[in-house]
Amino acid sequence: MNFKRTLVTAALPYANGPLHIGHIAGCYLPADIYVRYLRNKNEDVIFICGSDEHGVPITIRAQKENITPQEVVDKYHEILQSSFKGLGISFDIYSRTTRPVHYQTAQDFFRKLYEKKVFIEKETEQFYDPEAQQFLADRYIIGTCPKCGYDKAYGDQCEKCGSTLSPEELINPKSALTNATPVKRKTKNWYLPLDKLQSKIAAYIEQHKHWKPNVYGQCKSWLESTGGLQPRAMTRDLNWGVPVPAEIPDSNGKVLYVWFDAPIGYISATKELLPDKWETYWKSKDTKLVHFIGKDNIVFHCIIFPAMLMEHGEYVLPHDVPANEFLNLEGDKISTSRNWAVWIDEYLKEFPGKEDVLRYVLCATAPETKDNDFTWKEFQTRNNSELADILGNFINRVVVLINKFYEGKIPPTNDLSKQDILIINAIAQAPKKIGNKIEEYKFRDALFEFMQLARAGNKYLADNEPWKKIKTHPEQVATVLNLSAQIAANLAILSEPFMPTISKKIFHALNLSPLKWNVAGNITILNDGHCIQKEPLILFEKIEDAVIQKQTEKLNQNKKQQIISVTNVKPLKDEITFEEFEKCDIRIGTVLSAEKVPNTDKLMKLEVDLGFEKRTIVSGVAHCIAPEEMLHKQVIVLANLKSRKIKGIESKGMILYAEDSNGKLVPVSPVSAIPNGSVFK
RNA sequence: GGCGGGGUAGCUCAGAUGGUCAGAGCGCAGGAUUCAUAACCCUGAGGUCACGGGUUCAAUUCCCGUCCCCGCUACCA
Repeated sequence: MNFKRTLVTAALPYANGPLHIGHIAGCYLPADIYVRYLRNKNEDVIFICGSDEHGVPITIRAQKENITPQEVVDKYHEILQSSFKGLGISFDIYSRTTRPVHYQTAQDFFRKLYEKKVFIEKETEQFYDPEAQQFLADRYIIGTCPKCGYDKAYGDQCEKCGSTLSPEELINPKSALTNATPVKRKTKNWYLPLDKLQSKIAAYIEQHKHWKPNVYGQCKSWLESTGGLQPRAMTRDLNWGVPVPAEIPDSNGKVLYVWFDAPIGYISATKELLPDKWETYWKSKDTKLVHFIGKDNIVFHCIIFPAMLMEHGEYVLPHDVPANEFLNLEGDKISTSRNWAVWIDEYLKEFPGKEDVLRYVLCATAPETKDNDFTWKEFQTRNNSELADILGNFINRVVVLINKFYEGKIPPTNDLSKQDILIINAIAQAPKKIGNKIEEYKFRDALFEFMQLARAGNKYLADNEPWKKIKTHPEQVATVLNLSAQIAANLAILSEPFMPTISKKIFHALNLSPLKWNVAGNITILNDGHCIQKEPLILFEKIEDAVIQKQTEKLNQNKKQQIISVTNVKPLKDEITFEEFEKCDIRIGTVLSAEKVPNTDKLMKLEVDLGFEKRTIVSGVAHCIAPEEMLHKQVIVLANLKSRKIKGIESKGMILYAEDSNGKLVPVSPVSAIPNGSVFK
């Protein structure tokens, strides 16, 4: 199929928190590179995004912060928008799902499906808060977890043990709104009968075997899961969201399910952007619709949204859904609640003018085929030894050499050597190589190909040594520096999708106004005698260790704070006297050996040197710490505790550990080494 | 538990319908050089391609099993 235009969407970020590097690497940066490339080629493309502002988590946040849901989304919409802008994510429109145009579009969509009798109506029993007079989302029901006994588990999940729950399972459920005991009440909702649509959806998926393995595999998994697709409610009993159209009977108090309304946000944003032309993009068969998302959104974009579009009947279906995997941070999952993240708004403040460095690093480490890890150390290395040493240095060399030997004027080329021809070929092929990779959504490879041209430039200079030959072979040097300058001009064009600000800077150094992709590949971009800027250009500054250290410290600080704040502090025990404390004989010892006690989960047998004697002590820590980790550590031992047989082993004393609210144990050690047997006082 | 993705050099990742498929970048070591942001350029070390079976003339690549990591399992990219 020959497409005439491309409609690119990036997942609507949820407006209850700021953006972090994971969002960018997973979805927005690849989308932006793709779009910038197409624009650069003068293709017809629009880039759509906006804030997703409905759904239960926003109402919960509002309640927590004691503000209205609208105030929550206003606040985060602002933050999201400015973070995107700061990073140069070039949406044609960044809308939001609380706008009237969206309400109308989403309702029209629903109405159409309703009128076409696509939905099935189903009555179910839901928990209802009689005091607040409203139905309760699973999250709004709190009770005791049947699995771990935690008394503040939510209706959908227990945050302590991580189990997935349903509200029915909770012991002694209460409403989070009023603390009333919820009652079951019947309610009617509209369901999308995915079961009936299964074969249609399967046929659609089968037409898209070219999707990335993770995406295609995930879809197959859904389709082939036991029982196949299930009907899914498209409405909710809630007061925050797009109301179900009022003329539909029993619609009172019901809103559209966020995952029904959010993807329609793509359509309404397009409408807002192009009130007269939006249908060309959404309703022509020759539109290529591409959704950039993270892997957690695959099912919605590959199954549910296409099903909605199919049943509606007027819209194009997604052509590709290049979903990325997840980005980790310093070896750990990025987590908003644990504050384990690099926040974009903070980055932009702390690294002013370095938005392209982050773009480069996130593109180079994007989790395209599997989860990947972002580390500050790598950020530094990529900046220093790739951007600064290879790209920045090359541009700088060219500018300096041309100023030094030719007063800043591009010298003419003369007879071409073999090497000249090779580099000309490299230049000619670069746009195609990079472009092909971008079109295949292989952005890491595309970026690598881009850097290859800068590498080739450095090598070309090193091999030809113009600084030496200027005296002996001036005509050769003229050719070399002309071609080197042409490489720089090509780099200016080719860098634009990845690093738009840097691209502008290179153009400026060469005294060129920005040029389009179709000019790239040429060696006649800069005319003979063209004047470039006089002052040498430092494109990238090196990033010092101290800067990186500050960032990692900040992260660890967050982690520590989080640990402290998350801990449910146990109530203080009754007061004791000093004399009572003195009864405890607490000593320092060193672990000589440690091994797991066979056939137990938790028990570890340790040999501890207390200075005056060696003891065998059994600790219940094997589920938290590996025996090797205990080896040779100094520990604190309650030495005069009555001995006790545990699993047939005589345990003499007790090693002291700190325990957090999750039951994780951490051994406690003296801050600096001290002889074994030392006493506590 | 079910399903999906992945386990390849110190690190981050490519790769193949089975036979030059054992690769790149970074890091490291040595060399060369000075136009350049102590940069660039050259050379080199390093991996029984998670583990165990099987199919085959041949498997890291196909099949089966095991282990480990990640995700989804119905509202955090």
